[in-house]
Order: sequence, then C-alpha cells, then structure tokens
Amino acid sequence: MADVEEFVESAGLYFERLGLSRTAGRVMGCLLADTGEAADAPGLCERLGVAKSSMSVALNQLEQGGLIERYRPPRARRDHYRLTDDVFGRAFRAKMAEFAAFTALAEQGLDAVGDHPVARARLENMRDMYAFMAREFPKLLDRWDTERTDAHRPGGSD
Amino acid sequence: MADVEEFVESAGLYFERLGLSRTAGRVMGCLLADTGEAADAPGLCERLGVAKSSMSVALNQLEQGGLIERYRPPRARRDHYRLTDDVFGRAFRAKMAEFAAFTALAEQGLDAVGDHPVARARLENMRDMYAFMAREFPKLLDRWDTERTDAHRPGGSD
DNA sequence: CTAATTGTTCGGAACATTCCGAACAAGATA
DNA sequence: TATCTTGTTCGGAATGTTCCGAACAATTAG
Repeated sequence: MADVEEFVESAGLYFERLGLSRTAGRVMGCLLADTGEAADAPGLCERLGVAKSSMSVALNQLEQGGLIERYRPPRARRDHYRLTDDVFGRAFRAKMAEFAAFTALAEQGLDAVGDHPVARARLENMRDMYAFMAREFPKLLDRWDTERTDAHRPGGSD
Repeated sequence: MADVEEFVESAGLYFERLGLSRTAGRVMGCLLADTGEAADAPGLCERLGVAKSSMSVALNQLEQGGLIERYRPPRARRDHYRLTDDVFGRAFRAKMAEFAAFTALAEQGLDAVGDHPVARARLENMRDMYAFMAREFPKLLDRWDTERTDAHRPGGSD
C-alpha cells in the first residue's frame, strides 16, 4: 500500500503539468487526501515544508483558478481551505477555455493566410474541430452529472 | 487583416501552453499557415531565425509527438516536414492520456488514504469522473469524424 | 575515395520561473 | 491604543529550461 506522502508528491507532479506550480499541486494532493475540513495555511506550510509566502501565492493561485475556496469558521482567526465542490468540473471547464482559444487561433490563421486553398482547408478543419469540442464537451459534463446523480440516488429527485 | 508572422507567434504561445517548446509551437504555426508542401529545416531556420540545432530538437519533438511527419521527396537530399493528417485528433488523444493519468493518480490516492470515508468519497468521485472522460472522449472524436465525413460527402460512402 | 551537405549531439550561456526570507498591511484581542 | 497573529508583497538566490554555436556522424555527388 502506497504512502500518503508519495501520493502528495505525485499530485504535485501531475498538477504541475496542468500549469500549476509544484507547491500548488502538492496542496491539491493534501486537500484530496486529508480530511480536508481543517486545512489552514500554517498546517500546510508545516506539512509541505514551504515558506508561508510560497503558500500564500499557491493558495491564491488555486483560489483564483476556482479549484479551492477559503472559508473562515466562526470565531476562527485564520482562513481554512477546502476543495471546491466540483473541482474537476472546473478543471474540465478550464480545458474548454483552451478549446475556445484554439478555435480563435485558427480564425486568426484564416484571417492571415488569405485565400490559399490548402492552408485554408487545414485551418478550417482545425477551427471546426475545436469548435465542435467546445460545443460538445459541456454536454459530456452534463451527462456525467446526471449519470452520477442517478447512480447515487436511484429513482430519487432532489 | 492580421499578418502571418503574428499568427506564427501566436501559435508559438498557444502550443507552448500545451507542453511544447516555443520554437516547436512556431514551427506548428508555419506548417499551419504555409502551403506546407515544401517546408524543410533550413527554410524554417531562416524563417524563424533559430539555430539549426534548435530546429533539429524541435522537429524531433514534434515528430515523436506524432504532430508532424518527415518525408523525403525522390532525389531530394533534405527531409521535408508536414503536419500529420489528423494532427488535432492526435492532440486530443494526448489529452486522453492525461485523463488516464489522473484516473491512476486517484487510484494511488485511494490506495493511500485507507478507509477515511470523506477522502475516499472525494477520490472515488475523481477517479470515476476521469474514467468517464477517458471512456467517452474517444466517442466524441469518432462522432466528429463521422459528422465531418457526412458534411463533406453527403450521401456518399467511401 | 574525397568533398560537401544534412542532421544530431553536447557544453555553456541566457532566460524565465519558483521559492525563500524579510518587510509590510490588516484585523482581532486585551 | 498597543500587541499579537494572519496574510500579502518584494528582492534576491536557486533551480530548471531553452537556445545557440561547435563538434560529430551519415549520406550523396563527383
């Protein structure tokens, strides 16, 4: 059986490849593996062995990306952090933004190449494909939501 | 109307965010915008103003990623490069590998957290969601293929 | 076989990014 | 109000990556 520390390090690597910093990725690992209900900045610093300044920027990075949210329990003096309800939904929607960006890139290309037929065909294919993905991917997310709801609440409606 | 150079630079930026190097991204921009039938290494070096060593690694990077292919016209002494037929299909399949990787990461986490119910629920959700995407995304690619074929060859079968 | 050209590999320089420690701002308690 | 704690910002060090120029291997023409 693997260790939790190993998982945290792996998470650091994996999320780093998504564009986050290493420490931000490790924070994600901590919040995924821990009870997550009581994570605060000093505790994460202690656990990951990073300066609180680095932790500050990492947490802001994650919050701005919508992956975590901070909350202040009543009468508490420090912020606490937890994963957003649909962390991965948001991650996928970020991917969607990438689809839209590449659609725009293809359009920029079409605007630049003029009427060269071969280049136009290539760029039109690129544009259409990314537009298709940007259009269809949200539906996939919706389907996931409904299927998961059905699986967890068979026959039930909220 | 935008300039081709601008588009090449934009492509450099955009593809860099996909994990490629800047020069590799600019090469993608060139191959997308140009006629693409006669791109060779010296020409790309000249056009992008990079050393041929950098061009060599960039082209190998792109070839290994399956985005471009090299071919040697008869009686030619230098290799030529062009985009693969389904460049973006391959790009999306690379994304799919990411889905599989995160599924595995979630499983590693489940293996690590033991029987903590909250963490387990979170990681199981993560695992199931990425597995769902890894399963459904190829179908989306297939649908794109069929729809595009239908649109370009109405009523025809190859 | 010799010479020339194409493509790869390697060492070092330039560059960007990340992180830490220290100074600073903001809020709460006594 | 004074003090303590929390969180942010800034300058500098360290790290990792990318790129260039030079040396090397491989192929082709003469």
